[in-house]
Amino acid sequence: MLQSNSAPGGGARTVLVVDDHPVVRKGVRTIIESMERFEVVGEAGDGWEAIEQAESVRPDIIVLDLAMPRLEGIDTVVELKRRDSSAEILVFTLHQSDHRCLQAIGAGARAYVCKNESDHLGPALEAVSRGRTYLSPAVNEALSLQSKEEAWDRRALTDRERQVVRLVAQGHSNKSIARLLKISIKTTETHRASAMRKTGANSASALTIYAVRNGIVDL
Amino acid sequence: MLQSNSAPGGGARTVLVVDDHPVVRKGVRTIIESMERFEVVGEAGDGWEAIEQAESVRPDIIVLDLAMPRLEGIDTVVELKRRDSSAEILVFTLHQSDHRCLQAIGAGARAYVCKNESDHLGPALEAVSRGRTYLSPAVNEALSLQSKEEAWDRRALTDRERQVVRLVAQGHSNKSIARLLKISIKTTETHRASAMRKTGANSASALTIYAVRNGIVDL
DNA sequence: GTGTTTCTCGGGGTTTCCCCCTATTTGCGG
DNA sequence: CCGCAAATAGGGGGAAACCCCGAGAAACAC
Repeated sequence: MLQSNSAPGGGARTVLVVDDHPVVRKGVRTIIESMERFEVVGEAGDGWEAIEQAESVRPDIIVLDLAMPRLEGIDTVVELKRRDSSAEILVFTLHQSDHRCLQAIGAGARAYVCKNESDHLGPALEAVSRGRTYLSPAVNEALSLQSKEEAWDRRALTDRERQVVRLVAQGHSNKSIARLLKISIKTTETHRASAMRKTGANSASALTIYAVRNGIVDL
Repeated sequence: MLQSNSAPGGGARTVLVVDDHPVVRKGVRTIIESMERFEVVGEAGDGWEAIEQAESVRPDIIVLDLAMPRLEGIDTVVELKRRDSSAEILVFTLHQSDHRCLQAIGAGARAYVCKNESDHLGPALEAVSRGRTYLSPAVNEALSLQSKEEAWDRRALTDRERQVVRLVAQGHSNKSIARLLKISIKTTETHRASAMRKTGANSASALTIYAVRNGIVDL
């Protein structure tokens, strides 16, 4: 592991801010500059820039967005770790999903803060600078709820479920679907219900959006 | 039209910053505060807060995000105009789509700037404060490809109907929509029914597909 | 003025959805 | 053979959607 360029004891911790939106970098910079113990030493607009900056300015901490052009966040974390970067990584993103968070932590990130909870950016920086981890409340909650016993819900849809979802997304009622697939309404409801459980959808509209997003139906 | 609270000639133009992410508000605030002619007089985290703030502090300009909880951006523009707000509206958003831009301009916004072109925020503010319109390059390009009138024929639905359809397509129930728009469930049902009659949809899913196809919601 | 549209809200009813159970048959793999 | 997952089917009940009907207020056009 390579040595950081700031004094380990009392000096200000150096921070690299990575986000493809300049306005967000500006906001993060403003927040960090209001904290005495931290100093912004660089900015980057995508993953590759972040890696270049990390190797040249050697920050203590990298505040990293996930959605970025050219090289996206998780991949950036992986690449940084592959290059033995000494920087602690704080993911700061829109995504409030446990999936992304688990990926980030799994890749080696120390903290995960949602952008709509940016008042947790300071505490997260403090935690990370002390080598601890930090998850913002929304993610923490999502994780504790999901990662319990939801192995079942995480699996992909079965063929039949996908078939039913497709017909739902095309505007068919359960009755219509049952007639089309030559099965009973109850069976249709069962498939529909398990698909909704698996996808997290709680209405026909949500299921339709899922279907469109995942290419089950075309527009 | 109501009178603004700043001198028309030389005084600083007052700005309300609306975004559900505090860090973005911070960034926008920092940018605006570096400009002499403008002053941030308030912040809001969603559409309803924006409307409340707009009616209490009466800003000259509102910098408005589109993706927000409770009441989303276009609907906020519609609601502000419905209440005869005198504020000029500058939409500042992630969405680089011509659909959304046309909707925003159609609803009464003066400017449309993408967040990844935040260096255009200053020029846009200048333009808006002079009563002119401003589109950031990415959107301008997308728009020039399609004729405005052509896309403008989506007039089948009324503003209120489109609002309801958008929320339906986002998976909301009638009860939820009624709460969000502060109207009764019966009224929600009426709008929903007339939208379904106009579009030929006969279910929530069909309405959702219509909404996605016609750019009323993004994926 | 009158008429039209839009937005608002209700009554009363039918249908569908959504969710909680259980259960059987089939088939695949340890 | 046994265990598990998938597909099939149902009972029951509450919630929500959907479909008729009417109707008042406000805005706007003619």
